[in-house]
Amino acid sequence: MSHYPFAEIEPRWQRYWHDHATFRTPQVPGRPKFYCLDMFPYPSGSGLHVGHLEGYIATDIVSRMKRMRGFNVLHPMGWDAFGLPAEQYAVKTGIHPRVTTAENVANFRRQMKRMGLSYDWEREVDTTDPDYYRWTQWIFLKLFERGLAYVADVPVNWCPALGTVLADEEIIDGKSEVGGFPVVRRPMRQWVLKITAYADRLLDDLKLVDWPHSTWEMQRNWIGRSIGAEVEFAFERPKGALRVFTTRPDTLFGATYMVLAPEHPLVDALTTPEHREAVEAYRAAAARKSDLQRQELAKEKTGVFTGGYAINPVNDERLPIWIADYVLMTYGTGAIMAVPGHDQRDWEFARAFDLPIREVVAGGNVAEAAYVELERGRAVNSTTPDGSFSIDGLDASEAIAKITAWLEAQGKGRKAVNYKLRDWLFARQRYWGEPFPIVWVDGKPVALPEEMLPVRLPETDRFKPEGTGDDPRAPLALLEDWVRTTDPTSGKPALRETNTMPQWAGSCWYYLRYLSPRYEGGPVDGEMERYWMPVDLYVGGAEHAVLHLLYARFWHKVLFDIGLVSTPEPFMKLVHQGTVLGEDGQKMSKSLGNVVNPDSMIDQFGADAVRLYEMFMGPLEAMKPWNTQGVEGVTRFLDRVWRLVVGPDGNLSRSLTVAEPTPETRRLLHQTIRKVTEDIDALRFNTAISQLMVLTNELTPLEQRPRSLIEPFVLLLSPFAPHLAEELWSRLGARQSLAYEPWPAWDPALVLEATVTLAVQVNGKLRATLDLPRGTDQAAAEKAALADERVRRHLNGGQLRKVIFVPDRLVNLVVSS
RNA sequence: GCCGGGAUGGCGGAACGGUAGACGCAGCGGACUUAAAAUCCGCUGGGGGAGACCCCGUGCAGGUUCGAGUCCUGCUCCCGGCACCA
Repeated sequence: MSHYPFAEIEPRWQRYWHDHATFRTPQVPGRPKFYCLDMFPYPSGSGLHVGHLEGYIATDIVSRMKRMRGFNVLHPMGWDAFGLPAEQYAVKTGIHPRVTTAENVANFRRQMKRMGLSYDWEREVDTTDPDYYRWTQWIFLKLFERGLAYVADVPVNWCPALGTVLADEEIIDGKSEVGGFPVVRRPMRQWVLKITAYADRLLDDLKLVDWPHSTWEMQRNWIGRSIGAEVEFAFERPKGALRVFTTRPDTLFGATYMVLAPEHPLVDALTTPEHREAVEAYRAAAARKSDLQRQELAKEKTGVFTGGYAINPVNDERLPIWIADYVLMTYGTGAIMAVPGHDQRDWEFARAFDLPIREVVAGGNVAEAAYVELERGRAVNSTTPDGSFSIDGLDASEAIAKITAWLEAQGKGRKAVNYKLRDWLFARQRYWGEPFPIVWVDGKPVALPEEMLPVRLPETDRFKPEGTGDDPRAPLALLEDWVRTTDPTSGKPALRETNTMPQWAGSCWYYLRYLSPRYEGGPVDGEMERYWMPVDLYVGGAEHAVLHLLYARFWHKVLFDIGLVSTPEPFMKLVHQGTVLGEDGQKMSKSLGNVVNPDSMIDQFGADAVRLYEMFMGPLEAMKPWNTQGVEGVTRFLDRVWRLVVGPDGNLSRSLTVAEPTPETRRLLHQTIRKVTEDIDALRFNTAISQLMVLTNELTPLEQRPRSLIEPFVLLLSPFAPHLAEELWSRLGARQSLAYEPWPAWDPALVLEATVTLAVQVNGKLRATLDLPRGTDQAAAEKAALADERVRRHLNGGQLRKVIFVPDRLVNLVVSS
């Protein structure tokens, strides 16, 4: 192998960039800004892998090009460094998470610098730095002040193996996302953030952002807004009313029974003595089931009759009240009206327990299946007994509007909105997280004053939660000297909150800290915020589609409401890089032994080749397999580029000339400038690189290589292969980095070919191609086509019926045989 | 089950409704070399033909169009997400 000397060039230019602070964020007045953000990583012990790098290289290319096009570019990096792995490692080895984290961060930073990523390292942030989490705590206080952070006894997902609670989103198929341990539901006193108060805005403001359709849709579904009505069903014994939520109030006449969630508070009161035993048994069984078991058993509908009855407000029918675990306490009112004719689940339940099924929307056959079509179908059997009110004959939307208004007039119901989104469980029984700036005084949580921030994480060597599931004790709870304190406001004895914040906390606002990383007056300097926000391009993994991206939007909106930020949304354009698979086409994993290590790739081929290959593999957003031979391929390309400029003796190539290029070569250069520029803007890096290869293939055989071609070519290559480009640029005579050289411009007049190849079709099939001058008109093109013998053969003497002419592209001769 | 995305040579992938397979990998042939590596040149979707050329071809079945990988309808399979949310 005789490759160009990347092992010597790359470290040298990395040192140059560092020594000259080349990528310190410029804020030149009069220039447009561009905030180009990567999702910052959790610095794991295994180091950076090629999947992370795909996104980082993409944003680096965009950042480098934007700088050359005169933008003030902000391109920062940092560390989402609180998290469970370092803590679990500490439990095992006794090594403090701070030590492990510092080592891992150093390794990540080294790997990033080695890739030639052009971050402004002076803005690096670390969520575990007290100067950073001071402001995470400050934002929490704002949430607390506004009633958006509260303590509640809520059923939580308790993971005995991890000794902590988990958010719904951290559970996959009933097991913990981290470690795959079983999770059970149990009530516990917890900090909760009221994200539901922002549900409407989180949903509605999605229209302000340019995001991948799938992510956009996932957030919509996660928020899950449904509009319907709340209806009251009175019951006699004891006297009272049951409220239910339904999206189909038009089917109210079809209700044949009611169902409460087993945990519903009215179950006790409604159960008659003869049913009490069965009801209690069912409730006890439901309480014991984990979510996973409930899901697994979901196929079979189960439930028991309580003995109670409620009155249907539209027709005064007595409806039996059941309890069943297919009704969830956590959604709506925890109770439903069952309309088996028009709801799949109710239909199954009615079938299982032999309850009546009544058709109130015509169009299907309710004896065979629930008829749930909303679009078609007309209401039937939907008139009050006294005939005073009816929705018969109406379609669903009319019927819903009419009956909702009627219920409201009768005082029996009202329009209502419900969300799938739940409040965010915001506490973990862990050590390695942000402490809450809260003390407990007389059993009530009290905010510490802002001046006391940060509340520092106390030192310890006991990282493991202790106690039992009934009395869990977080690691901080074991530090009695730290826990016992005094409330600075009242002077009373106080106990510190011993939970810590979940990992998502720090990542909810890190993009703001980069704007003024050392600012002492608040999380962010307002002037900087107004200049740089919003983020123009945000690249990161699709696995954060609903977690990080929803939580960050929520915090951002709260910060917007308190006037700290000026934009309603933080991230304007979002792109997810695709997964990089192993060479075997499988997901990379240690157990399969197919993990590609970036360091060894750089050792073999250089950082520029790795950068280029990762972008050349395929579209940024696509999942694609790694192929080390492909890296060799792009290395050959870079070798050819090297030889365009550097001769065999290591000096500037003698083929370089100041002579004018041929018109054809100049045209190819301008076509390349256009394609590379447009492709980078559209994040189509693979086709941009392919065009650079085309130009190289054209230049390689030339004996005289005009500098007027080579110099812009080097600039076009520089965002992709910055070390090589800097080296060639300097050898071509430059005294300083090309990082701020003006990006080449193309001349539209020079892009066009003088001669075009016209496709000639007969009845839509290609029969010949003709080289004609650009702009040839239809008459001339037709004449040339008809003169071609290949064409005439296929005309076969038939009648010419029609000619389709697309200027400079094709002629299609339509003939009848 | 529902929602979103996808399917193009041996492989990764290109193609404003207008010459399918750019570019790269792998493979084959040639030049250079004592030889090999590296480099350079050429070929490389399938079938037929000595050749000029011809036929077939973008997951499957239809449709729209002068013309469909691209648009429409109905399927199959793969990937991601959600999953009793009333």
